[in-house]
Amino acid sequence: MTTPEFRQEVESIVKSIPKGRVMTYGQIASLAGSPGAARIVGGIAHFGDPDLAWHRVVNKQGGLASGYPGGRSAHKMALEKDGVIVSTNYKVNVKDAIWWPSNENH
DNA sequence: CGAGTGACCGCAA
DNA sequence: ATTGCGGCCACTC
Repeated sequence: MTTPEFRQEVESIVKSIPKGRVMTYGQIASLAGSPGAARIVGGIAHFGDPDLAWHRVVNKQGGLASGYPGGRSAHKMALEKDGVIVSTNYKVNVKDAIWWPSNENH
């Protein structure tokens, strides 16, 4: 079976993202066991379970994804609806909104 | 079944 | 500061 544990890990991590916080693709990929497979996270995000909060996932720059259904505006609205502050340029404050499980106290 | 693509990241010049 | 390239795994056609 070659269980795609990578995707399972990614989904589990995305489900573990608390409300009002966001994570980066690279961080999720690293936690999933493959640092550098950030692209895969994006690929899973596009065809993964819609029940997950992919809108809480942003890139390392804190910028919103470009392939989000509805565009960045919908993504921005979804984040603000969760309590995440998004800049006018569709970017979240990496120093305040990004959630780091290994260093959440920053 | 085979090949290509993808919502990214990091480094080098 | 910007631009260009390679790399990873899973999913779709």
